[in-house]
Amino acid sequence: MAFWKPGTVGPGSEVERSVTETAQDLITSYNAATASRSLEHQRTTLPAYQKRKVILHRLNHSRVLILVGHTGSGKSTQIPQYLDEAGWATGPWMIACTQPRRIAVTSVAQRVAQEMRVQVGAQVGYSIRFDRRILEGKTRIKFLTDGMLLQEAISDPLLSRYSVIMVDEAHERSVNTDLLLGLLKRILRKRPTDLRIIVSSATLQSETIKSFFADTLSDGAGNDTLETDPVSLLSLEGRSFPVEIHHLSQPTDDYMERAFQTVCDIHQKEPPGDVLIFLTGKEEVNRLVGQIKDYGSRLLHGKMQLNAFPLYAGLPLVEQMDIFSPGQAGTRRVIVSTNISEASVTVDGISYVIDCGFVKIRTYNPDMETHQLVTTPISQASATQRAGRAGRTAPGKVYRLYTKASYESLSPHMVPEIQRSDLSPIILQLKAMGVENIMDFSFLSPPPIPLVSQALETLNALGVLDDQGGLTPIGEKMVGMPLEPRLAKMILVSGDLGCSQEMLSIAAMLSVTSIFIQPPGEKTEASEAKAQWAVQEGDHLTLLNVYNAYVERGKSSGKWCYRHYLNAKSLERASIIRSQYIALAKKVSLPLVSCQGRVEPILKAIASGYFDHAAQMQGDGSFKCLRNGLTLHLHPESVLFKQSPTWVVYHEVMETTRNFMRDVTAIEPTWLTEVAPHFFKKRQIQPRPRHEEE
DNA sequence: GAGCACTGC
Repeated sequence: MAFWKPGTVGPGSEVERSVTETAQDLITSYNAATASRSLEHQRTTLPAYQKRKVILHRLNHSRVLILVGHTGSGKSTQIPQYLDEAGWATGPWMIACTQPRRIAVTSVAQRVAQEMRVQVGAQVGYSIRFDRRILEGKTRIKFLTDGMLLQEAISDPLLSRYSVIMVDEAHERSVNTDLLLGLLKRILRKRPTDLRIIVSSATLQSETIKSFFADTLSDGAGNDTLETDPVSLLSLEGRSFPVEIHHLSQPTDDYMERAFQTVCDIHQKEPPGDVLIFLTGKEEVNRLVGQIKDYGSRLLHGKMQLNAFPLYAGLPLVEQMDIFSPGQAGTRRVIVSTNISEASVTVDGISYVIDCGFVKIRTYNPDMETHQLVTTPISQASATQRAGRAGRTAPGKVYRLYTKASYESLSPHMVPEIQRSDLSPIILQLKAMGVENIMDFSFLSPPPIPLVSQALETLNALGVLDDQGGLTPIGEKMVGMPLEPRLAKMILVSGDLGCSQEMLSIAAMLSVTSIFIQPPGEKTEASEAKAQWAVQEGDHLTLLNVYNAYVERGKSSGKWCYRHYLNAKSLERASIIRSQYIALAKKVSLPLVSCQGRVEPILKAIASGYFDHAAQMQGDGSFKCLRNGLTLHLHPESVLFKQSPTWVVYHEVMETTRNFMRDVTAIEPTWLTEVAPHFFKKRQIQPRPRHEEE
């Protein structure tokens, strides 16, 4: 393996245009096409239409309206139109409607524009990262991700352009939705008369949200212009079909086997209709798809045939699209999916759902400072949501691979994301929005204290927060950047080290997933291809190497990427993200300089961001974390896996079968004390003893 | 020698 030098490129020549269509675009146009019939009729038959007057009336008397609306009620598309028709967007005012996901923002905006017979970007617009279709002064209804509205709050803390803000899908409890609700509660106190909030949520969460808002609004703070109930709750019926629920009579210890048996039973005994199966991960999905295909191939001709499709986020686009193309007549389709089908992707025409009852969730352990990916039982809310996938277009059936008693013992909801995340970026974001002390912020579900204190410690160690918890000069520059604090730190110091161009590329590459692709059956070729990019310094410089080669290719060689087992889509996204970082870097006057192939400045910049993620190799080939003494291992996907670096820094630790360091760079230990003397002086480079191992 | 659910700025 060679050392890094600029322009280290793998072999390859021709330049091809990259594919610009994404699966999301295709799904959006697919939905738009099926939805174009008799718009007016569809609008007036939606459950939301029956409640139009009530909704508008309530909004005149309550500052917060909580809508319990099930799928198919038409709330996301209709309510913004009712508000517009009722005059909530006259003069300078706008109506905002937030969604947790980009795809929902663009498809709902398209649908509403179509119903209003206007162009997207005119009276109806949307705003998501890297794509903004808003006409200032003309756009009245604006759809946006909740993350995007949070960004707007940095420059406009009172969100003063909006008369009504509707937060959709609040029951999903994403970090951004939770932050937004807390922020809106604060804004309501400062805008007592001219702001209305609509929160749409599923049943059980709605009471929590109601009391969350009620306790501020009933304390007499400027609520005299409105009558009686400052927080109002309204239920909208959905328009879905009944779903028959089956539980196991005895618990199973092998849901994979039961899932397979259930598919076979359905195929033999039930009338035509497609099947959706929920499993926990890619590996399980592929295994079951194989089994079902195998079974399907042995079916007699003349009988109904069976075909199986995998569905998970990392699936190549072409294969994901297979699911959305119409199936063959006389064939039952079985979609074997991860949790992506629970809320993110909707597959139409499902009559049977098989639910294994588990989900993989990512959690953060503040004591070890590690991330874990753990398989846990789902919540009752998730079980209901999964079941509902069978009743979207016709009555359906759900087969739960657990007992009725197990269902009843499930917790009503998942632990919200904010209670199991690394809070250090979140604290910075709150600072950007003017929340000085995180303990003063009103959280719908407050994060546990250990998470808060660990995040504050980390930010203090990074030199972002001073000992009083205030922003340092470097912290001021970091605030508002959509970057993890460690990455922001290494970018900011790279200006002085003379390698900001390189660090911006590395940070952009770390912000996207799956740069290297591994098609099934081409494992050897893929790892050989990756080895050609590998450099001895480690994964960060390898990523830089790939990015530079991609730029030299003119950024648009789909075929070239494919031949080198690189993900063209991810590289394209990295390049867009990099230009955003450059714009942000200019705002804080960061000098944009290149180190012209010198490697030491880059490595020192990396060390400055990750110094608290340093580890030393032990005699047995494992590593010991300098900060907390935890035993760590190089991930086999790291380019350093077969090397023997003595000292490394890492991006993060992911605990699966062991504690694996992901994205690792070899360093000189002397750099650590050089870039962070305060940190190592305080700790005297003594690993903190861990009681568990003693 | 592993094998990562999902989303967002």
